Amino acid sequence: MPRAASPAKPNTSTDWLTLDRQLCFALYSASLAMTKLYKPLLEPLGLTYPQYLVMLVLWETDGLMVSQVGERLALDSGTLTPLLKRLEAAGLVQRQRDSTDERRVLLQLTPAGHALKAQARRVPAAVAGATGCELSEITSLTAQLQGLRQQLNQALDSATPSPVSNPRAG
Amino acid sequence: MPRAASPAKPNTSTDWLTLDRQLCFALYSASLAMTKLYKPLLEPLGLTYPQYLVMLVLWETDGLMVSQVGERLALDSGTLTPLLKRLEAAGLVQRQRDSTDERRVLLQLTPAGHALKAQARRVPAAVAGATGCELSEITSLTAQLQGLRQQLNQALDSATPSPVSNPRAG
DNA sequence: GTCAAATACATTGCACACAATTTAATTGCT
DNA sequence: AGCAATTAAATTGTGTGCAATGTATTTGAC
Repeated sequence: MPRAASPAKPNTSTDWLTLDRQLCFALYSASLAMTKLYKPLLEPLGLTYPQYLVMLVLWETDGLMVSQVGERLALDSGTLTPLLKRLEAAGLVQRQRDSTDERRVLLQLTPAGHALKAQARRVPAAVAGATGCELSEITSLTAQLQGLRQQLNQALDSATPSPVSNPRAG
Repeated sequence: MPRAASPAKPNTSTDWLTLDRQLCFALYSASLAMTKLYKPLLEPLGLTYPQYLVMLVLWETDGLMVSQVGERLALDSGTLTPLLKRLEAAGLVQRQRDSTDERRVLLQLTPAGHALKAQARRVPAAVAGATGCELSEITSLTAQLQGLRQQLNQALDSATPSPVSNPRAG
């Protein structure tokens, strides 16, 4: 399994086009490493990492629409539709059209889906242990990253304004 | 489009299986948001985000082997081989077998590949602006994430020891 | 020198991500 | 009621990520 080489010596030059100066790469590689850490922890549950995120959402609030899960995770139907079909095939989730609005697909945990939560309870502690961080550090870093995500989403919103967000545009 | 769900209220319960308490999800979603931010910035350069990372490596050190780029980015040949073929097809990189060791494929920037660096110089500042962070905050967060990545890689190493790393094992 | 092990890369198969498009259902305006 | 605009999912196509396997080359123990 490939491993990112250690960061080079502190770079104080004026060249900003270096890998180790990029916040984006630090994020990207830490996120991929995190996913690899989860893999053996989720394998006994029969879940991939994105599937685990969907289950986290449904364990918090059952009966959501596909688009509501997508909002929560910032994933679109192109990603979620096949993923949810796999969760359904695994017997963890039931997908059915909302009879009051046939456009919607409602997601309900099956008994097996509910039961899996008990198996998942040991996962967060195992991950926390692997980070080698105090709980307070994890909480702090999580909050920083949530703030960064909000900032980035704001920048993305202003770069791609919604069609009705500008009252002067027709 | 439905509005993005607000981050949940600070959770002080004992249930750790909630999305907003997961460092992994904060990382994951911030990383995906970052990739989306880069997309319009890299489109004029004709690069995807992972392709940009490969170019950053080669702009720093030209003439590397595929496996050296893989080490630096923590990506394997299954990811890099097709990606590098696309960079070659785009005329940015040349791939050729090392005549002194025919197993190796050496990567050389073409003149167009070198020239693209000039176009890329404006990218980091645009990204920094979108984060809404001071440079010092970006540097600090980057360092924290590099540290986290190292911790995670250490945990992954000890979970999957190399066949020769443990002298007691057969 | 020989041949098993290791190395470097390529290939295959699966699962995301996401843009763009399509389909079906509902809403809103008149 | 009629019909365009909107909404919710699904579909299609491209590009990653990565495990597992395959292939060619080189190294190393003997």
